[in-house]
Amino acid sequence: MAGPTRDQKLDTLLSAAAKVFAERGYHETSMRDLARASGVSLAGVYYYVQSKEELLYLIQSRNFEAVIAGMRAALEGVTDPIERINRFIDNHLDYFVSHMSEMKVLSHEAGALQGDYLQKVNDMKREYTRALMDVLADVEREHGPAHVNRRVAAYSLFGMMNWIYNWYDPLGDVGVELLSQNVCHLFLGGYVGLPVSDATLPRSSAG
Amino acid sequence: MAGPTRDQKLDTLLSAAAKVFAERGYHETSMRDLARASGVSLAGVYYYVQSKEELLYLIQSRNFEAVIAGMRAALEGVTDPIERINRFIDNHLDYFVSHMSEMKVLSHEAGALQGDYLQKVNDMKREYTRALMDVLADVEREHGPAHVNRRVAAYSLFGMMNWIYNWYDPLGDVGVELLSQNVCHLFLGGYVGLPVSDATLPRSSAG
DNA sequence: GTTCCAGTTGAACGATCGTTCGAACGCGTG
DNA sequence: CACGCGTTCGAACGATCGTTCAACTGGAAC
Repeated sequence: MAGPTRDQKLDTLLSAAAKVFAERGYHETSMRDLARASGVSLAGVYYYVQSKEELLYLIQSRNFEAVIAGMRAALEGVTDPIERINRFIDNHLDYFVSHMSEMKVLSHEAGALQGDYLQKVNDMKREYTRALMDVLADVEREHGPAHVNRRVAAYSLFGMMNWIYNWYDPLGDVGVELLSQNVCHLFLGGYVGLPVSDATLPRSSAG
Repeated sequence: MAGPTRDQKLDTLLSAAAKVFAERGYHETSMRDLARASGVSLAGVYYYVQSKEELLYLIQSRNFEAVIAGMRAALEGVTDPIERINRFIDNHLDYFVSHMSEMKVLSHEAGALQGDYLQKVNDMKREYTRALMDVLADVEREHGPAHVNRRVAAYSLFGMMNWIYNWYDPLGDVGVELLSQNVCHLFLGGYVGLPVSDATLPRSSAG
């Protein structure tokens, strides 16, 4: 059997780097730390990556792309605005919880990138934010004017969801399903003002 | 008239440091940057502060103390749980918006401290979180069981509020009052399930 | 005038940083 | 065996980091 592909080794490196970046922070982590964590020499890291910043960029962009792709798939064919929001939140939190290190790096090290790297990630951020704002506009079109400014609502939701790396323990007594249900309740209850019943939260685990 | 007190010069140093830390990040900022920003020599900084980490600790602890003190004062004598939550959120956002740099440093550089410094800030964090959880328990005692897990609700609210340094512009078209009102609406509407009317949001600017 | 001390400084310390480079490796192909 | 090539490495580069220290200032106290 053949050894690991070059792409596979890069993935391994990115995964190890994400874990160390998440624990110690991007700037506190040295390339020597990454070499040690991924089992190659210091110079060996530079065979797969041009710079430390590219390493951070690859972690951020690849995972952000995955989040956006998952969001598009989750929303495809779904017309009910409330259900679209549910799916948006579901997709975000599911991916976040199952890729904690990478998503913490994406959320927390946003300001560490510069130049083209920063711009490309910011473009994705704009696209993703726009997608949420569009769904919120749909909700308002169907359920009347919201009680909360749309932009404030959008960033508050992002705040709720992206803050979880500060407290959430995937192995704790709060499962991902409960977390996602609660965030949906919290956001929809406050945004559309509806006492969101379980019936309006048709979740995969429901029934 | 006498020149500035030693404490005043320390305050100036802390203020300048908070601004630079907020813009560039704690680890990306060098002591030489801080010296330049505060108008003293590199060695001069060390006359007021023992280390770079103590500088960060002083910024975090002093402002956190102020937030907690403001919270205590805002809640004093107020018995209605909904109103207590309103005041909790008000105090947090008011202080956050009017001390953006310091609060970004407090929120974003939480993991940069170590040892005793870290423990002391974590103690404050625990106390502050406990205070919010107690108010949430009061709400549930008065308005029946909540629709959302209390711990998830608490950290979601912190997420909403602490995330604002990523997007909120104090000089933009969304004022602090609107921001605070919206966050109250968003949180209370989702947590207690009430269609929170303006009447139940007795704000200082109301009337 | 002399002493004293809080305040400030330039210059230097050792350590560590991201990155580079030439050499060596393992291995399939002639 | 010899060759080429993708992969890995030890060693070193210059730069920058946080911190220290002896020396200097200027004004109050005697």
